[in-house]
Amino acid sequence: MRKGLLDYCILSILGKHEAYASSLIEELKAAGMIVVEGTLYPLLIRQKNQGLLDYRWEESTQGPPRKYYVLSDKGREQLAQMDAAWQEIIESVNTLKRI
Amino acid sequence: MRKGLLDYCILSILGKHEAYASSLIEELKAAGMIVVEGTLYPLLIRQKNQGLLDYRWEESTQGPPRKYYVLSDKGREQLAQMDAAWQEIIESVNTLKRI
DNA sequence: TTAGGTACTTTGTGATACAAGGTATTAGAA
DNA sequence: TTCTAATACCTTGTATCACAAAGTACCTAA
Repeated sequence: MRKGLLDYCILSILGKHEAYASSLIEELKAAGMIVVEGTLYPLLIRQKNQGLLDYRWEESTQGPPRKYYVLSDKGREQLAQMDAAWQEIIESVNTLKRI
Repeated sequence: MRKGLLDYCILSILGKHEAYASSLIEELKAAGMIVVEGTLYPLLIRQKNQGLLDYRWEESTQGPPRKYYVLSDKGREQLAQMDAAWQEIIESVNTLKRI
């Protein structure tokens, strides 16, 4: 049921701090959202191609280098719009439940 | 972003009163959810095939007969589970926003 | 008897999420 | 040195979902 919400969740996390794929998965899992690698990597690439994200490589002390993603200005705009859209969806469901 | 939420919305409406496709579209639109016929009909057929819905034909005074859908017992169980899942999703997003 | 409105259905397409498998880097053990 | 385990990134194939568009059928009224 959480289909389509992942984009919003990723932007929300990156709106607070930069992160690399594995750390995003950990954070999502901690919040109760299960995501797998095969879902996340293409998603990040899509958002990058849409200009919502930038990234930089950073050496790690525990393995291969990490690709840290950060929100672009366009990504911030998109996140703001999605915040509003999310509230509207909640409101729509509430309305349906009320009628 | 509301992808995957439609199933829940349909069950929610039918949990309150029976309805036929066109009336469901009207009710969803009134709540702020846009859905088109080509989406709704296959969805209703799927839910029917899963045993979540039953239907009965009813004559109309203004055109062809209508297919009124009603929630089955299994559909009520499913709706209850989805109510819980929906709350968890909202909670997950809130958690992500908070961290 | 035909035109317009209402209602149900199907087909083709694009997008998303997942499962499964693959590539590459690093550190530490054999 | 070489091998293994851990970490991290990426790709491919498949199923599902939503939409656009076109199609079928019924009913009433002109």
